[in-house]
Amino acid sequence: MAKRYYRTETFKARRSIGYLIRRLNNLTIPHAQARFADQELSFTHWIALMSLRNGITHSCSDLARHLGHDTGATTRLIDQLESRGLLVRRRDADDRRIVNLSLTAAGHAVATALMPRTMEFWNDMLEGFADRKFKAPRSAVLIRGTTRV
Amino acid sequence: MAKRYYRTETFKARRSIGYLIRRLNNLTIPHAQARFADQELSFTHWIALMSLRNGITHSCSDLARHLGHDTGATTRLIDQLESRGLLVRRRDADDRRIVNLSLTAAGHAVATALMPRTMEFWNDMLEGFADRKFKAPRSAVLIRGTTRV
DNA sequence: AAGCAGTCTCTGCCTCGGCAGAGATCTTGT
DNA sequence: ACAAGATCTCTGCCGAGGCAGAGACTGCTT
Repeated sequence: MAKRYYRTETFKARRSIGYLIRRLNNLTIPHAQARFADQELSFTHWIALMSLRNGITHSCSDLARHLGHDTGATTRLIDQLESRGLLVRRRDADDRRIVNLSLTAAGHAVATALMPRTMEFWNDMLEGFADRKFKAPRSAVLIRGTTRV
Repeated sequence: MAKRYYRTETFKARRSIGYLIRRLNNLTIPHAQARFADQELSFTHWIALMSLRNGITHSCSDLARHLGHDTGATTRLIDQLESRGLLVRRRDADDRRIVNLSLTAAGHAVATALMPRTMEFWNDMLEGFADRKFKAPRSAVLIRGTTRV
């Protein structure tokens, strides 16, 4: 039998975990993407390259699971990276349904070169927290530089 | 001078806050949307109705800020709700740039009727946590019922 | 051996949301 | 009074990602 953390009578949207998750996303991911705006690659592209670089993923469906996308979208993502010469597709010899992905030297170089951007981004984001020793206010500012909740 | 929580030499993607935020989103929001699949309204539609119902927002730009969307997308969202007869637009008398939004009786009823769905959803999601007294594993299962990381 | 279910990749179609520009209106400064 | 800037809404255009279906392949069952 389920606990009832939320009830319709007492529900306050802005205190709910759903609202906070959504907000957390809205306040971070777009900023991260913005740091890639001058690049011919998107933030998502970079994540894909990194997961290949680190051996976390090896195929299209792997990557789809990792990114939380469907395989159709992922196929197209891989198309873009392949056409830029950052990775190569190679049909698996043992299981011929699978297309193995591997970074080219260029892909490896790009992935590595863009790492500092993301490090800086998250360090900037988290900067305000340590100063306040994680004494987060109830539901107010989650991330530095936000407007009012 | 910024603290350096993350460094390129030690960065582990799956331990990073960015990865976890993204994952938290991917594992919750789509499930919430699924609970509205049988409805002629989307989860986002419902959130818009609720924020009007509770007086959190009153105009298009209000709503855009609340949802974290741009005003263009929000205009179209409002179009859809208006054409379904769930809200009405009325030009503000004092500031004629503004279009005030207000729920119709039908809109109010729909918003209220759909509340239990969302309550149940979050209660279901959180159920596993209390059992474990919030002893979350390092980076593994964040939400009940997920596949492996 | 043959069928059947499951997996993997790819494609076409569609919706959602971001971006940029336009027109109307308000506010502020001179 | 008037210009300049800001704000609000709306539109057209575009890319990203979800969904459904197809074709190729694997592995299990009978």
